[in-house]
Amino acid sequence: MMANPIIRKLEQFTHLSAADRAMLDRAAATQVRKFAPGEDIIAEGEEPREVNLILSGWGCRYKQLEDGRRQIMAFSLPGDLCDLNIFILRAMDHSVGALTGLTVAQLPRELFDDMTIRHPRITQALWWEALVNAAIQREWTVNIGQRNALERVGHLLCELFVRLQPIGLASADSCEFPITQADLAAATGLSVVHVNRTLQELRHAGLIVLRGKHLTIPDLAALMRASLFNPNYLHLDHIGRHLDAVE
Amino acid sequence: MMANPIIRKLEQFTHLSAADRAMLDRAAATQVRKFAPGEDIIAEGEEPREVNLILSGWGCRYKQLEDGRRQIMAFSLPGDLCDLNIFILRAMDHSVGALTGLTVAQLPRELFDDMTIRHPRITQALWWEALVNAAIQREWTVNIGQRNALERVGHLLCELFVRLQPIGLASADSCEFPITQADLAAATGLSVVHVNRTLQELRHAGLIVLRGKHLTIPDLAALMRASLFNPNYLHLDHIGRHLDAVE
DNA sequence: CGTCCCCTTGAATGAAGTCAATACGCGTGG
DNA sequence: CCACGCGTATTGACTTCATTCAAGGGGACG
Repeated sequence: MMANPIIRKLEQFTHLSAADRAMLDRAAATQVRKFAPGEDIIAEGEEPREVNLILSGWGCRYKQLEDGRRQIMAFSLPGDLCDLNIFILRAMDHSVGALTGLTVAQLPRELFDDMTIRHPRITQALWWEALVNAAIQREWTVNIGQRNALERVGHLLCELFVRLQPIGLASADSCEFPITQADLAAATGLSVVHVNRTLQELRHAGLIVLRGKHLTIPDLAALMRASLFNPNYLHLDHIGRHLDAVE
Repeated sequence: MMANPIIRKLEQFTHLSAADRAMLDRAAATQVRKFAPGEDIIAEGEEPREVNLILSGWGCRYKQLEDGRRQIMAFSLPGDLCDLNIFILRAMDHSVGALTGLTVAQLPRELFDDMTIRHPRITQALWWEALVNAAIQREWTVNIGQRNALERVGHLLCELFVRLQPIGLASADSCEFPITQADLAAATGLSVVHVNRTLQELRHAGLIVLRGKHLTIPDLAALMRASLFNPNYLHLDHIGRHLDAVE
């Protein structure tokens, strides 16, 4: 198995000690569950009892309106946590579902409490993660509100690609891309048909190669330019900035 | 002056002790600054040095794309905090600006650290606030991604109204509404012209009365229905749920 | 070899945007 | 007190981007 994705992810922000890493490895080994594509990890209205950590596969946060319209609000990639709110809020105001086959570690509350007390560096890295997630959510608002179809889809591809790299799921210019055009449509607020046409436009412009669940971005800088993508909101400029003094 | 809005706001979630309230009153009295409409409280790229607490007036978080397109990502109302990220992230990835005349208390870091240590109840209430803000941001994604113009504007009006009530800025069926149609357009991702037409549609349907910076919603339930508004994401069902056992 | 899901394509429709002119409201200063 | 000016709101005519509807194609899997 690949290196624990949450470790790779948090180490973007800080350098973890051996004890921190051991703790996270232990966490990732408890209560592993699998979900099939389309299954819900947790549904709107439910009260989560543990924190879910994605180990492999892609999931999403989504809401479904009464009349069936469906919006994906966030993609959950390996190393992502869901339901951090269980400590404070009561019921889920949205659902989390599996887009691909998914492996999830379900961390009991106590393990989390323990972590907060004994591993302040992890705690701070989780804060960083939460703030970055909020920033991503804001950027989605801009993306859907202001950008046209081409920019919107391009922007999303850039974001996913940049998020996949640090967790070891993307090479210099390509990655697995296991979701459907319907998923992209639900995430961008476009129709499936128009996402299809937009992808073709991106292909014909030479900005992407997307075939059979595999995405290549020959010139990331060009795609970023075409999509008005500015990675500042992912706050990746932090390595070694915090907590490094002490080991 | 009106009761400290942050106290009213946090007391939606928990009951604060006298000491907690005194602390928040002290905080709101330090370093008060005023901003004129259109001024930035803090701009994208800057590194905030203190936490801004809105005492009166309406502000917004926004991003401006290179080509001038502008998206408002959140409204900041009295009692709201900006820049909670200063402890972790480096630079602002968006701007916060004043939509009306604005009074802001600038809380130094130390005061915050002090609060975290000595007032756990406030700390937890601030966690709640942060999680609710994240939920609002997610709902905006749904709003802009899936709803049509009428639902979008209606939904936003519902949200603002429901947020204004607990801080004492709305009566049973009306509130001051000091922002322009251009602001509504920037928040909903619609054009000004279309917002104008949509407001008229809402008016003709008898769902709102909006004139001269004053909004009346004769039948909130009806507006909610028309806008597919479900208040669950504001997590207002918490009064007395937490930390109440101890005084 | 059939079925299901996903992708693709074309044609018609529609919601919202753009452009441009006009009207209103309010504060300032003559 | 009225005229001017500026920002905001309103209206109409036209355009456009994206949706909808509908049909066909391709690949994986039982």
